[in-house]
Amino acid sequence: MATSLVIYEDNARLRQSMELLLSDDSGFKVIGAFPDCTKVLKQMEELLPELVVMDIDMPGVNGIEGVKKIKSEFPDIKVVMYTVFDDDTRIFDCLCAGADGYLLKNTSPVKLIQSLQELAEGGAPMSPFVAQKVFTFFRNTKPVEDTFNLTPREKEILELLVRGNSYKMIADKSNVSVDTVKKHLQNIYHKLHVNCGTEAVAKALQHKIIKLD
Amino acid sequence: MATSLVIYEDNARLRQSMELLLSDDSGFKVIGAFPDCTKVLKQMEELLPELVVMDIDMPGVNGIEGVKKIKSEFPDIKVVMYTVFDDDTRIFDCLCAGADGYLLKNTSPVKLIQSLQELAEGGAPMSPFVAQKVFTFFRNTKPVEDTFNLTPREKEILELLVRGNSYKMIADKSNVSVDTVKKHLQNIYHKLHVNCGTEAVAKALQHKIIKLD
DNA sequence: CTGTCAATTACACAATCAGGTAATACTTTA
DNA sequence: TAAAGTATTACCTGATTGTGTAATTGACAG
Repeated sequence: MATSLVIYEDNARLRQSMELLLSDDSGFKVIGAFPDCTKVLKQMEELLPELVVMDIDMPGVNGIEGVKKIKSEFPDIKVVMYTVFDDDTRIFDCLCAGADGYLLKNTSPVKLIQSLQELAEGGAPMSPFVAQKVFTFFRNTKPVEDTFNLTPREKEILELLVRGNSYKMIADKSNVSVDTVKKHLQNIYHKLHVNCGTEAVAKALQHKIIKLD
Repeated sequence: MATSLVIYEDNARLRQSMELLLSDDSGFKVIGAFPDCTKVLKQMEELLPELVVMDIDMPGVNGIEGVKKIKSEFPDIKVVMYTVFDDDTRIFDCLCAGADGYLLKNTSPVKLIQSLQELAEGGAPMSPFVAQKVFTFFRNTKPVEDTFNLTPREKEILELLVRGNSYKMIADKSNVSVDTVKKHLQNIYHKLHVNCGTEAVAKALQHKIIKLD
């Protein structure tokens, strides 16, 4: 039995060629194809497809919002993104929104069909480039970050700064004078190659020298 | 020219059959095969392979430690895990350790070769089941989009602050007076429930109101 | 059409921050 | 033992930041 499928794609020509591609003996049956997500929930309710192929850039309600809506109401419908966008932000937004796969539009028709099969079988197809991004993401979550040669004391002071303390408050909590704090921060700023507190905080968090939770 | 490759696998039979599989016309050349990672760095230094296939469960130094060592010294060597383990902990530990791919041992020989090719081309091959785990991971770590009701203009100003600009610099870049910037930041501080710039930066980054990259 | 909200500017005052310079003391390392 | 690095304090000066109050404009919603 063919796997039922709905397409969201604002480019009419592409939408039609996809319908064509997936109408042969591909094992799929396109039961709906729409140019945007404005009525996505209503459409899902009526059609109840097994799979959804979702573009991102669409007028009105875009694909990221679309997948959020689908997943919140119909978590069992598998949604794969199909888009030209390969930037970190969009990729990770889609993953967080609940997408089950992420394919770039340079995917060959054969690969596309393979990927949809994989999706139907419970897999999570993604283009190699996307997979790479995902792996890189993890690599960066636990890197033994270079500490910029901050001394333990300096880290302590920096953490207090990051947590929103003024020089005076840091001095109190560290049991030293405000001038000492000032000196430490001056050294810290040099080591981080910044020249004010806000920059230091940004850098400390960005490079995970200090972790907040 | 064949892609050079080293195998770490403690099961002698499997190790040999892999060598066999990858010695034909597969486009690969096995230049080393070892039962554990105890001398991994020395071996990498001598052989300098393009790819490494790494088992996890090995006596002495295991595969996770192995990939960490390789990646810290030779970040350009591509390492793919090849294991029976499909539990979250091991998968994510390997990703964080810097693995470039994660294949389960139920992968067919054909798929294995395909995956190694993908790896050599800079991709990040993983078994469908692993891909699924990864996607699920993101779904569960959905960041709560709390924008604290900042207006677009306020976000703009805040971003400039996060990027280390002083009031004066922000004023220039936004084409407004310093006083306006001051006023905006005052409003921003109230909305974020903070009372100084460093705190605002910390909060903005922590809550991903502003993203740096 | 009227009120609310965003964006804007201005001024004044107090607090805080950042830079430079200098000195002391205590470890650790060469 | 001497040199290097860390931690500490102090003082001075100018720049920056944060708060309060007040007023104007334009846009948008009811």
